[in-house]
Amino acid sequence: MPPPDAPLPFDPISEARRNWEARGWGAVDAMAAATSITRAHQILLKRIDTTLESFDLMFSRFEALALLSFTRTGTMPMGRMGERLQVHPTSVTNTVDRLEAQGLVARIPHPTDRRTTLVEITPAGRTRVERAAAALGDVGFGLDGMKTSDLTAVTNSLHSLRAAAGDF
Amino acid sequence: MPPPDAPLPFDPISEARRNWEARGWGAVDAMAAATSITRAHQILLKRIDTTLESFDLMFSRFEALALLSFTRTGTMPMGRMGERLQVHPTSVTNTVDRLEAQGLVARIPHPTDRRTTLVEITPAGRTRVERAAAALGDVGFGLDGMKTSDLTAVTNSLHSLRAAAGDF
DNA sequence: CAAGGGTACTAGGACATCCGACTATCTACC
DNA sequence: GGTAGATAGTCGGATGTCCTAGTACCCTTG
Repeated sequence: MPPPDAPLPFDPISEARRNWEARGWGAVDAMAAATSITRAHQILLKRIDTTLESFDLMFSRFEALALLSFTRTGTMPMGRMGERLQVHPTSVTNTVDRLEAQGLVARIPHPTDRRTTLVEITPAGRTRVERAAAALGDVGFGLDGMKTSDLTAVTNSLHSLRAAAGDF
Repeated sequence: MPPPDAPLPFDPISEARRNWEARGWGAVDAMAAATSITRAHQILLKRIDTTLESFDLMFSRFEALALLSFTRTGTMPMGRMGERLQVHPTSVTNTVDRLEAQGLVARIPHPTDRRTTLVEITPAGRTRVERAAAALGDVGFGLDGMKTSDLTAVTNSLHSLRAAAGDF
């Protein structure tokens, strides 16, 4: 049974909402929003990763590479990367391990703090991220099905969630 | 180094937007929306899973259990679960394996089609999902930081994405 | 009624994420 | 100074998701 491609004859989230209400399970609007976000994330990630496939990257590694490319020195401490990308330190270790194996970044020692490891983007990394970014732009980040007004609505609405979560 | 809790002095997504524009990387609005969705999903999932921790569940297993509890017979074929939950068939296998090991569901043979495996929610499963749902409702599905208007805005805006993706 | 194509599930492997624990190093304070 | 506490990164393990391939079974078709 390959990935189910046939569309359902109904919206599964609307259906979930009905069932939820029938059970009196509360927080129905939040449930619908949470489920929508979960599904949107899944759709997006799949499209993005498919686009990045030809560059031997996945979204997380692309993000790390892009972040490094934005720095003036082309370097950043591991921990700082985790803060910016908002992922766990061990995820950074994993991501950098793979990027390093691909020759797209290199670990270099910090000049004064021997605890710290700096990650430096290589020339190959720069080329790769540049091309991958262009490809992502071409497919509108997998969000082609949405109007610009919907894009900004989503971004703005989620701003408060991120703020409430203490992101910034 | 525990999970970084200290908020950043700026919004990392706004920062990414600036960098993106400076590079002329295009699809800036889509990038911001995609990144917002990714981060929102991460925040949500963590809160939800934390809430479900005391029930020995994670979101994916909770969803499967809830889906089964909504059926009249308390059973559903594996493949149908995958369609409804919109996950890959192998993910269903994994989820059902764990739920079965926990005694919350049982695999039973399909009465006429021997290819098909029916999953049946057990009494323990019903009790568990009922309590877990109440707990999730109490914490507003991890979306407490959002106004109702924002919740519906997100759900409505993502509706078109899901439709365009062929979900329904 | 036998063969071929389609359907249902599972096995094995790749990624990514998190958590807890451990090592190495820096820093502050007595 | 020397020791305790904080900080940086990694290791091992658990979850979850996807993909490809393989097995078992159903069903249509000649």
